[in-house]
Amino acid sequence: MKTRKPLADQTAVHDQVYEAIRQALITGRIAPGKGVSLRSLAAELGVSPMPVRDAVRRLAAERALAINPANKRLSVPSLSADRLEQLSLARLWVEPELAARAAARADASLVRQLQAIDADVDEALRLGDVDRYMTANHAFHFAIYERAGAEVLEAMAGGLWLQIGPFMRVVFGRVGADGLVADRHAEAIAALKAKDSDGARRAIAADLSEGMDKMRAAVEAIA
Amino acid sequence: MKTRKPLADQTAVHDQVYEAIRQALITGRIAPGKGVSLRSLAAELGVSPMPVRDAVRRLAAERALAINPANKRLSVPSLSADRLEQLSLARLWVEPELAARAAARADASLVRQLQAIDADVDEALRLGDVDRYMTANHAFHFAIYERAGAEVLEAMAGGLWLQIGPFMRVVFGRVGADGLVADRHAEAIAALKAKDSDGARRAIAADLSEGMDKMRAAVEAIA
DNA sequence: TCTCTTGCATTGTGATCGCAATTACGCGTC
DNA sequence: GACGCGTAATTGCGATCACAATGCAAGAGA
Repeated sequence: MKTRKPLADQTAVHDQVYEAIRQALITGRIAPGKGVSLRSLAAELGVSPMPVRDAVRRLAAERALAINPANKRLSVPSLSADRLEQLSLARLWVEPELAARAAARADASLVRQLQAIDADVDEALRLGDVDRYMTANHAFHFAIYERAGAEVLEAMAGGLWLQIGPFMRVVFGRVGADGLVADRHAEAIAALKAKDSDGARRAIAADLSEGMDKMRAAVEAIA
Repeated sequence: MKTRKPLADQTAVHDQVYEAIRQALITGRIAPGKGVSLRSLAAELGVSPMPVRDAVRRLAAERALAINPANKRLSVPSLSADRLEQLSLARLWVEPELAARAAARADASLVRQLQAIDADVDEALRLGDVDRYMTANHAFHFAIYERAGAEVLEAMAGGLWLQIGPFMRVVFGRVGADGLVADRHAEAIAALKAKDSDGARRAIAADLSEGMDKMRAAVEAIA
């Protein structure tokens, strides 16, 4: 296969691959525990194994993919109760902090954007479209976090979502999307609108708390 | 150059390269802002550019190396006041938490190990051996954190050190090693010995706090 | 002397190949 | 029918090559 790339290209192939796998993980399209291989991913995406290797290294560094130290073989890490507890704790620290910072910098256009995304979230819930819900929910949170203007903390939050993502889908599969979400999003939007940092912090903390509690229950049920 | 590798090897080359660069960064042997290249690193380490690429991707994912999005060229990120503030905050959350967990699981052998490392830290300070101090101080903290048995949080802490490491050396170069350290290590050891989680948390928090304050002052002085 | 241009060296990226090791599979035997 | 063993296929790793793009520096022109 001769894929010539005479491109004055914007985005490198390995970045596209990274993003593709990342999306697949965040929305849980790849099941936890499932093994993957460089060549299989490469074939699936129609590229050579090389950029896949690069992307996979990044994801492994972010602990979104696990590498069996004996085999050197790849798999999507499964979520133990212990891991979940640590990830919950970390999320409950960073994400409310980001929300609080975002509140201080919020404006009308952000509020409008969030309302639009939240409408999409609700629509996805109504339709029971899990893929769409996962994507929209992620978009909602990170539209807020991005506004915080805190690069380092935002990256931490991104890493944590990446690690939890694959498992959220499993939980949804069990409890069904509708039962899962009490609407803290509206609360968060209101706080941002009022530039109420503490309110935003509480709203996001509550949102996460509830979600993680349900995940904990699901994990225990499975184990 | 034909470097044949007929290995039934334990550690892959790219891991060794990763560890080499990581150590260089943590101990600050590579100056912040300095540009590096795959081929130069490869030549320096006597390997092909390939495993260096892998290692660099990992480090970039951990934000220990920056990639200029236009150039795609590598550099050691320089530390802005803003970045430092976020990293301080994050460290002040994770590391005391790890210390508290470690205290609950501490035993006599850990205490002995820490005393030995701390003696090395003091020795390095006495001799003014910056490299040795950086290494020993890192070893001290992570001997504790490792004991916490919290994989995820420990990895977070590791990533944060990696991001701050290059700059600590700069600070040392300015203020001199001796003026920098009030000895909170002894305090931490005592708390661990007594399995006093809160005490360990406070000791580590104080240790970090002081260190980061001095770094903040140094950053402002430079800028 | 300054500036612009041209040419060369260096850089990251991706493809392809070979190697060693592990895994998977099928055949033969009990 | 079940178990072992040997072969084939798959996998990750590393080297090398080709290529486009960028950076750098030297030289030409004003």
